[in-house]
Amino acid sequence: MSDRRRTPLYIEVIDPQHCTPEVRRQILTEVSFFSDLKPAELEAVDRRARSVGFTAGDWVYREGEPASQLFVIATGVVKTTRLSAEGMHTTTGLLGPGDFCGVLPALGFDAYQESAQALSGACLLAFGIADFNWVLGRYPSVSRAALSAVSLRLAATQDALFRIGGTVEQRTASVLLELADKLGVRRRTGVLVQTPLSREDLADLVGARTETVSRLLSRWRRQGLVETGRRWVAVVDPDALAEFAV
Amino acid sequence: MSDRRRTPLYIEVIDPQHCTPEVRRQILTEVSFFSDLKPAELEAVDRRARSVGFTAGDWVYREGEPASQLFVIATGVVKTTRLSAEGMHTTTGLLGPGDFCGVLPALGFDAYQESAQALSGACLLAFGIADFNWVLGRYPSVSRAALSAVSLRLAATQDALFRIGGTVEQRTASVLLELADKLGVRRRTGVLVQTPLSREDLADLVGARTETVSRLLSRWRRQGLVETGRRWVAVVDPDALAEFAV
DNA sequence: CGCGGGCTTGAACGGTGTCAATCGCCGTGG
DNA sequence: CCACGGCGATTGACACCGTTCAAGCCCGCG
Repeated sequence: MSDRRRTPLYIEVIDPQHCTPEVRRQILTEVSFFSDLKPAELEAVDRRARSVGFTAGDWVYREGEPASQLFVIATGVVKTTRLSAEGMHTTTGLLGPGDFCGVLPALGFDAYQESAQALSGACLLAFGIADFNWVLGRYPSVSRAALSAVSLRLAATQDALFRIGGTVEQRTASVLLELADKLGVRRRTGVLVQTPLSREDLADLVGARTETVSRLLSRWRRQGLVETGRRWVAVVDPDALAEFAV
Repeated sequence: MSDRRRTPLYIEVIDPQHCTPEVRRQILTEVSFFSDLKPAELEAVDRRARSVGFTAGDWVYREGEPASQLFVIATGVVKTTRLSAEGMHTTTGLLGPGDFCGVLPALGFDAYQESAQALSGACLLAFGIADFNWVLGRYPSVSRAALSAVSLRLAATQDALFRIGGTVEQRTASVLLELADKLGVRRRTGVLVQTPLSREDLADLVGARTETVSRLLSRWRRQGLVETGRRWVAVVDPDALAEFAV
């Protein structure tokens, strides 16, 4: 057990400069709705963006603020949340490199429909609304691709919606597997979710209380399915979890 | 009480012809993503569509079928559902005149991501995928507008998602009010939801069991908030319901 | 008039939320 | 380097909402 005496996470300090021109270019090619652009066009797009750095816990924007920017995640992880009745956060998405957030899902509104918060240190590319419209007008393929991208997001949200029909156990298993897939790194035993993640964060993600999630993880830990610690989780037996995940 | 001896619903028989050219034209102007088009352009769009009639209970398309058409609802109400683990339906949306469904929310997939079923008699306009792509290519404004439209749908789905956090009472109140708004007709007492709607249908809509919904409606009926019968519901006191609806 | 499907109601069970107490890791300051 | 303080995690007890299983009822149709 000496393995997990201390946090096994890499605590990287991301500074804005860390988003080098090479990284920016690379990321842009991974964004689905720029995928049809030629290198020269990508370069033109790149010039319209500026990069912004965030440290874990920073808010990228908040629900209700005037929507003015489209963000593309270059490095790090960002979660989007919505406030329900009593300051209660509900997580609506978990975004990694190549994913987007901001005005695009909020088209047709003049304010952001959700808040976005950096889970880890992160570097984002930001497009002003005018700049992005310029891109949309100039490269029609981007419009179509953006349409698919938002549709994918829609499908993912519908997935989440009908998963709620299931138990906390099922949802937690799904979320853990998704986390391991999106930002897991292999360790000697299992896959570590490479981002600080408290029980409360996890609870928000699955739509449950921290106590419930804690109990569940304790059981799974005893059964050898996961390893956990203060603000971190690792998936040891993905297959067993997949059994639960509907 | 002699009021509700028998079904108070109009059992209209919608025939496809009922979707007259005038209705079609009118509806197209109400579809958000055609709103920027000039009359002549709308006409061109109209010629690409064909109208299809459905009676209550008919499936417009089913989850998993190859996605080939975009539908715009001209008259009537359509619900979209997804199958979960055990044949369990989860309703993901409730669509009225001017709303759309079909390939658009499924862009980036080659099969429908959901099933669509007519709740009442309904007339839909159908665009083949090639026809709609033609429209997208010819009128760039449609692409942008479609982007907003899908975004709106996304927001609505996220709404539904975080409403689930609440109780069955809250969700049922919301759904009843939405139903009354979308397809209610005024009666001497209250607003009748003009479509055959069993307790089971309602239960699917709110994500609960028929027994639970039945109990709830019984209570509300005793309190004078609603009137109900075999396969129908009427909202008597919308304000009181709104109190519950978060 | 009788049957059947939909509706209602009852009772028991179980998963989760809630409240509350305790433990233990980790960063801080002496 | 060690003691301390605080926050996050854990665990228990309990209440409650909603499901589940099981009867029985009633409307509306043949």
